[in-house]
Amino acid sequence: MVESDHFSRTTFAATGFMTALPEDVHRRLLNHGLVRQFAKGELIQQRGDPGREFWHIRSGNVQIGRYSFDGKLSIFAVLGPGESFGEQAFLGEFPRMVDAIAGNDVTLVRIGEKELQEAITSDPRVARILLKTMAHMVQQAFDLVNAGRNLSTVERVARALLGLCEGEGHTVSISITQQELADLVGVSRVSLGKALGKLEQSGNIERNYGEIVVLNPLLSRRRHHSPAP
Amino acid sequence: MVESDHFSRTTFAATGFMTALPEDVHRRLLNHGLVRQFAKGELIQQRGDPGREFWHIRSGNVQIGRYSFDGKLSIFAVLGPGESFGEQAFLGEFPRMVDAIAGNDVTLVRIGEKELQEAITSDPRVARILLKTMAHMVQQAFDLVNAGRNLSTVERVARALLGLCEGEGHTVSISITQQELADLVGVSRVSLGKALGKLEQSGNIERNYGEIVVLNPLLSRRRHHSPAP
DNA sequence: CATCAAATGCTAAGAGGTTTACAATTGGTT
DNA sequence: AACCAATTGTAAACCTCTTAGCATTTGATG
Repeated sequence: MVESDHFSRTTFAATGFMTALPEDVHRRLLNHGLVRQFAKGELIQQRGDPGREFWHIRSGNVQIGRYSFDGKLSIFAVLGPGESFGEQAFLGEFPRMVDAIAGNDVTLVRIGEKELQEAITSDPRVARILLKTMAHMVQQAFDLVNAGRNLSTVERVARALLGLCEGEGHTVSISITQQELADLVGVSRVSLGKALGKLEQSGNIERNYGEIVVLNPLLSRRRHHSPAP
Repeated sequence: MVESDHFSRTTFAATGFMTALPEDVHRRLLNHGLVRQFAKGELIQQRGDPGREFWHIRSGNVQIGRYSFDGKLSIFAVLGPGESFGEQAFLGEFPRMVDAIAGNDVTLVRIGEKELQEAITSDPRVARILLKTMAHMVQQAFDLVNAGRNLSTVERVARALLGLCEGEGHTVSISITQQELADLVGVSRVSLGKALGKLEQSGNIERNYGEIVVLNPLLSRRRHHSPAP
């Protein structure tokens, strides 16, 4: 009955492995990195790409997901500053398995596969930390599958919102369109609208143009950990 | 447009990491292991357990999933001989996050956390292989989320069946009840029944008591890799 | 300030899944 | 052979989501 809440607070992806690294390794990786900017909406990496470098987010946020063949987007995670993505392709030795889109204007640090390989071989702790991070990702993915099967849309929307406001403050404003949130939750915009309506009526959120205000994230978060039987 | 199909053929979980290990490491782990039997339906590990050993399947199959608080079971994977489970808790340093149930009478080899830790530190290739395996698991989990959002029930049932007959032969008989398959796909038994009916009508399967016969797994598998636009 | 594209609110029709209930079948057991 | 529990087949009511369409609001731009 207890949900996984060990690591990251983002919607998914425990990709805080960079911050968990030993100081010197962390610095070395970032120092060798190339800083690069992407404009809102730009495609940072595409499914099928052979590339194996990975990215550290300095500012902005990045949507991780997949465009299906008919153009529909399914977002698995929204990553923020300090988090990283793209290690999977290197570690798994396969091409990119997800698309990454700039959620707004972002500044990234590009880290080459050689540097990561070096970090892994130079310090055994690095592999250990990576393994730990990946284990968390797998569990969060299970949570996601489970949520999709067992929770109502309203509950899933609530979860997604709580994941997006990183646990802070009494009132958090999230800058996101309803379409984006719908893609993240995995429902149509109409259904999302209804769900948001209910959450608003029960006093948990407020809807504005391109923005959603979450009123008591801490309270709601706690409530959601022990659902009524 | 290409699905992940690099590693395992089971419904999920690329947990073939044992077979990918160097010969000597593989043998050493299994030699130190304690052999143990479980009867059909027995609970091998339970969510929340603090244990950190892991299990190698010698014969039979094991269902990996979660019982929700209201008693519903959601199966994420069905693992078979040669595969393993339970490493996650050790690697992630958290309690068990899933339940494991004996799908039929199974023989397992129990491997202690010390042995695994030893294997990791003794040979750098082990960590590398683990990382690769975990990366594959994450991607398969994404596939699962994506399938739940974008595919019809019939398609998901077809996938699950193909995953269960490990790619072999012209005709594979799967020993599974409709309820179990429904738990695996994440739908009700009624919906599963309808889906099976359609698959039967189109000549892909035959339904028997406690068994489903998949007629041309190889053909269907290929067809499913390049869906029509 | 006028205009326009993006975003939101809303409705109605349709499809598909769930629940509940009950009948029919199967395979093992006494 | 008779019986029983497990499994499967089916039907109907109900509910939720999707699609498609259109009106309205908002914020930016010229």
